Amino acid sequence: MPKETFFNLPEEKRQLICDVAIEEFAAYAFERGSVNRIVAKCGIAKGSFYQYFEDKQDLFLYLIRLAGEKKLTYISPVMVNPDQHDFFTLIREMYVAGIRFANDHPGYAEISKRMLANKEGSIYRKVMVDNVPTANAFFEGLLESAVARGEVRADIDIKMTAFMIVSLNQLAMEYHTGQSADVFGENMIEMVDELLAFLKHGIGVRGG
Amino acid sequence: MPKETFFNLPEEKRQLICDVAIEEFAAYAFERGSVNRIVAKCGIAKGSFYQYFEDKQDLFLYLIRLAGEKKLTYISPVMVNPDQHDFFTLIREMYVAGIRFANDHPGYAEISKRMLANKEGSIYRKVMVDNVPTANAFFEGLLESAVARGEVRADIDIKMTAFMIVSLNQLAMEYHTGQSADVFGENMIEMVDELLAFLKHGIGVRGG
DNA sequence: GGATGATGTGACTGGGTAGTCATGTGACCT
DNA sequence: AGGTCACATGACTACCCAGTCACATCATCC
Repeated sequence: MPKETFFNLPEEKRQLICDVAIEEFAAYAFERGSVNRIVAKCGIAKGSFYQYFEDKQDLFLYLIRLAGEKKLTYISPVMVNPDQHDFFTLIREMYVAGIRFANDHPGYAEISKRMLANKEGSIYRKVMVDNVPTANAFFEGLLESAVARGEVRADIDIKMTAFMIVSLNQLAMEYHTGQSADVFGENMIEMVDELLAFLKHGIGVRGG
Repeated sequence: MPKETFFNLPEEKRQLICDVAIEEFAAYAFERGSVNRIVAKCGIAKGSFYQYFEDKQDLFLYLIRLAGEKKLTYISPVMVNPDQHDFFTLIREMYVAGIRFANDHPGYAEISKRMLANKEGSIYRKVMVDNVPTANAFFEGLLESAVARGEVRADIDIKMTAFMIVSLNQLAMEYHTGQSADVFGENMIEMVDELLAFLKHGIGVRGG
């Protein structure tokens, strides 16, 4: 967490620091992102930086936290009545909400993406330790309900499936950005539907 | 490619360098792996290193190349008569061959895994540029045959599915190493079967 | 106006890195 | 013996970084 000093700053300055930092980490990812460059771009002294934040990681984790909170505002509305919808439509809505978030906040989306893309990085674990158990528990709950309602096969490995659902989303994003350079847009929704068909039916022929 | 000097070295010394380098990159990945440490462990001078290799990347790419060649010896036998087997058994055999490779050559497996785990790294792209088109083309071919034979749904997106098949393998590895710390072993095969069921049927109930 | 405490500053430290280069060594050939 | 060529060496360069610290500035309150 940033120090009190940071929160005492005028909002304008705080925002500037966040904006510049997001730009930096979006361009270079955490490991290669440079505090020197950030303070230079902000026009503040390096010493000041270390009066706002414990260290580089402190700043980054704060930004990731903000990103998470922002993303949650997109996803929560979908999840208000999870039992009113079919499991697969629910997952679809979640994926779509994620895309809308990335559309509206490309900076946050980018730093999150790059953080997730480097599983080697020191930061990856730290973020995952906090978030993965929560996310997994959530999806495991959804899956259990879905199994109970007969929407999902009862013989699946719930833990593994939850892991797959979380990972497939990111995988799809990667595939998309690898294939077409176009931003998150219309044909991304098409891909989500393709992905859901895959999730639901697999690729084998029916009755095979 | 290493310089001629390297290949003129007595095999013993070459092997030592490779072994030490694999150990280094297995422990620290490419980006954080240190030439200083490698030469120290080998007991050779730093200048010598640069008479064997253009640079750190040169060494690493050479090791990755060796890893690829070794792995191919596990996979090729499976693929001699691709049309004699069902598509899903073929994929299964490939996954299993990959596990056997990792079992027999944990060092190579580890440096490959860590290289793939850091999509941010400078090295990732360089390796992928060479290998991905080949791998994708290969799987796309397999998928087309499978569709023609009626083993796989005709309405899938072939490119995306090829991408998924390649990625899912790695994802499964990650899940496995995340769940149980045990090495590649028996229950890894079980997981492959789980994965294949997922690939074939999805998780939706039949006729849903 | 003087004191106090919070905030701003940037030169500096210590550490690590990849890669270089002038010099040394030793084997083999003439 | 002298020359040549391949290989060996490690101190050195140039770079970049995160984080520190002694000092300056400024506002607020007494």
